[in-house]
Amino acid sequence: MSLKKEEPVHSKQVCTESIVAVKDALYVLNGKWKLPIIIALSSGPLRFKELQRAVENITTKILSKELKELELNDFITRKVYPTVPVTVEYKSTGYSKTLDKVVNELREWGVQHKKRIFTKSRQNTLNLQKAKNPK
Amino acid sequence: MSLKKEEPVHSKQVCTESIVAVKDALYVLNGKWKLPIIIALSSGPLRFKELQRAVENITTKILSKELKELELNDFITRKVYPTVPVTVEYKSTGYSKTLDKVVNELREWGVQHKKRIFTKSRQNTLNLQKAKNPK
DNA sequence: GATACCAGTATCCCAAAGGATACCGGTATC
DNA sequence: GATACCGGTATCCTTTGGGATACTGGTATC
Repeated sequence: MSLKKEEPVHSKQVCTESIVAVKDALYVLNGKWKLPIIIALSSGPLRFKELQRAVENITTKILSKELKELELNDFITRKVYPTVPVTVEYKSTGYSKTLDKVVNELREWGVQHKKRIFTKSRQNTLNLQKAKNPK
Repeated sequence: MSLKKEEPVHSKQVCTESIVAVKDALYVLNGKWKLPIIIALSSGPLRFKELQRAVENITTKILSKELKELELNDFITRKVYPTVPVTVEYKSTGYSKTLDKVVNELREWGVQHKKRIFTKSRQNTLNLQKAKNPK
């Protein structure tokens, strides 16, 4: 009675809900930098310049902007030490840790995707060679 | 000998690798729309307008652009049927399915994040009421 | 005859993302 | 005295993402 034949695993309803939920997630995690920054801080607090070196290729302007947004969303905290010159420490909060599983899946997928791209481009190269020197 | 004290679980090396891998992933999944489109197609093939309705709030221009990129990256296939008027069917490939775990984690996180936002804003409302009518 | 559907394309526009470069004031280092 | 570090800000610029609107051609529907 509770079982119907041919009922798709992803009903239209479930699918719509997934889309909404993923949109919600992407809304706060938008752009190239949010997740890389969160990952960089996952192994311990870092200062501004350290963070910039860890994330690589991010400019001061963008890093500064992203940090503000991450702080607003409770992913990190910012603490200023009255040293001379001032030291500023960025630290990930407990809430960042709720992203661990997301990050892990994304990391694993990224690794295998790169492997796939590499294999594909190598095959193309081989095919091109074959085309140039047939038989 | 192979064990060192105070060695962080996320060594600097591991952390850098994670960042690179996640950047690779984000590079192909960029923007608001790629994942929602992939999810929409996960329950079966859809035509252009059906897809547009499923994803909600996406314009024809953007949808068209995103579909081309997704096809280039082997996430979907495009098939034209010579009906009158033409019917075009978009279908997710097996490679899309490798994103299932990523999508699931992102969906779950999105759900709990929204819940959290809701709770927080409700608390703020209550606090405001308290401030207005103390005691 | 007017309207709507289909799968887009074309055009115009705005906002946001992102990048490049310069700069600050104070310290330490060469 | 020149240079570099620190944690950014300021300014200028380009690119991309994204939105709004209009249009097509052939069919079907009102």
